Amino acid sequence: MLAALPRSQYLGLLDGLKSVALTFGEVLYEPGERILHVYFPNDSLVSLLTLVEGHRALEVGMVGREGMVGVPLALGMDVSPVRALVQGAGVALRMKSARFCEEIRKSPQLRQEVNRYTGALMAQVTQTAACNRFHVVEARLARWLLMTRDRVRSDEFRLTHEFLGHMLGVRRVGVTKAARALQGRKLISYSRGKIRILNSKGLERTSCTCYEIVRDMRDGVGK
Amino acid sequence: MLAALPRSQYLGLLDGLKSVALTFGEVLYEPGERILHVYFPNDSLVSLLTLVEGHRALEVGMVGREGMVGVPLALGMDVSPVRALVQGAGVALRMKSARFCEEIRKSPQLRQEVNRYTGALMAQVTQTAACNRFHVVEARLARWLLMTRDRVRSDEFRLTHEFLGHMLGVRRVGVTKAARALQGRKLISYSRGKIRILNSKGLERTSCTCYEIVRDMRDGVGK
DNA sequence: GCCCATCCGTGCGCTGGCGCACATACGATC
DNA sequence: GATCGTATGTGCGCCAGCGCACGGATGGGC
Repeated sequence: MLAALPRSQYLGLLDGLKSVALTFGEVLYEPGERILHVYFPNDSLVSLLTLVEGHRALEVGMVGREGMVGVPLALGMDVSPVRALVQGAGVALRMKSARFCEEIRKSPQLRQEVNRYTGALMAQVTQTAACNRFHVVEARLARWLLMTRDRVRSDEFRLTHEFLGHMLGVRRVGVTKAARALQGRKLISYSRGKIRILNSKGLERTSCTCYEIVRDMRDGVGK
Repeated sequence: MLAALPRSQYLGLLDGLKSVALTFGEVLYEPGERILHVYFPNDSLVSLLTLVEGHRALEVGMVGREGMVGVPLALGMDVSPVRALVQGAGVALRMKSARFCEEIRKSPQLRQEVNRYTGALMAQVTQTAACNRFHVVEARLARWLLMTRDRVRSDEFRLTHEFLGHMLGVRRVGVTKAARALQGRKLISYSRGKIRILNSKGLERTSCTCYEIVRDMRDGVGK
């Protein structure tokens, strides 16, 4: 995301940015907690989850290098409404909240980039909401795998059915059943937490159109 | 929402604002269409709906006098990702998109107000997403009625079960069943499109906690 | 005072997902 | 290479919501 800024702007930010390693399962924010830093994922991947008591988590957004974690801060809120969970380990650039707020005041270009991303994220959340309401687990799982692949740029990643259940808001067993169906059609293969996409075209056909809609929104909004 | 601005700012906006009557069922935006105006509801009420082909509409947000319709514009998007449907007839102040973009550049206070509301809306959408996924129709209906009441400031309003189905993303019959249950417990009464809330405390107990969460978020964010 | 459009009530069979519980299978570790 | 924790497979009864279809009621208009 920062790459979209004019070079001079980017250089000005550099001394406020610290490169940090995000590890799988790390929680960057909990709902209701103050936001201390914002993150610009490089090759890492962060999930935004809502928590409703008595239910498992539900993913409402996914942030990779195209975006940032901590959008609410740019909107003048200092607490996060969601849990931000590192779902793909990797590197991110981190900035202190105060510094970020200052930069955003000083730089209209940064402001604009953040705004554009906020809009895209909002649209993603909206689409995901409808998807979670209407589509069956198998289609949603397919969509989720494709979205993840797009962001980590790899056909293989490590996640258990249990974990996926918390993304899709369903039971582990529901994931197992859907995953088995996909495996049966040779679209994916998996074993003990390692998932590999075998046939992404086929997956796209199985997934709901939400996949393309979200992808095109993001691309439309300029990287 | 505009009322939160300093008086001088507000006066500066006045000549760009036109008071318009919104009629029930009027569509302000369709998904993918250009946003021509933004609206600041006064006593009117606007629903934001996602459309997924093959399914009925699903409400993701509700805008009353506390907010505005057309947030994406402030984020640099000129098309709406949602349908904006007038759900409660009444008056709103309207401004042309170009003028709004200009004003927002000129006035940091307006910018800030809009940002704050954007954050609140985002949180609302997020919460609604989880609610729509996890909670049963009866609880969601209760929540919806309460939220509507808070915005129109009246215990009675006109809407059919069919219409409510499109808000909650369920069949008309599903609404009928839930509404009947609520009526049986003397929480509401209704007949031919006229709904009246009889016992709002009781409704709150039936509704999911999402109601309070969304309400408190909004109040927390000033106004 | 009748008619008709609209709104509401009910029934039926079906399916996806739920909670719960237990059976297998792999792999790291000692 | 036996052990144990974690990951995956399967089964069962249950229920909310679905699509479809039709019957009943109410009120506005002529």
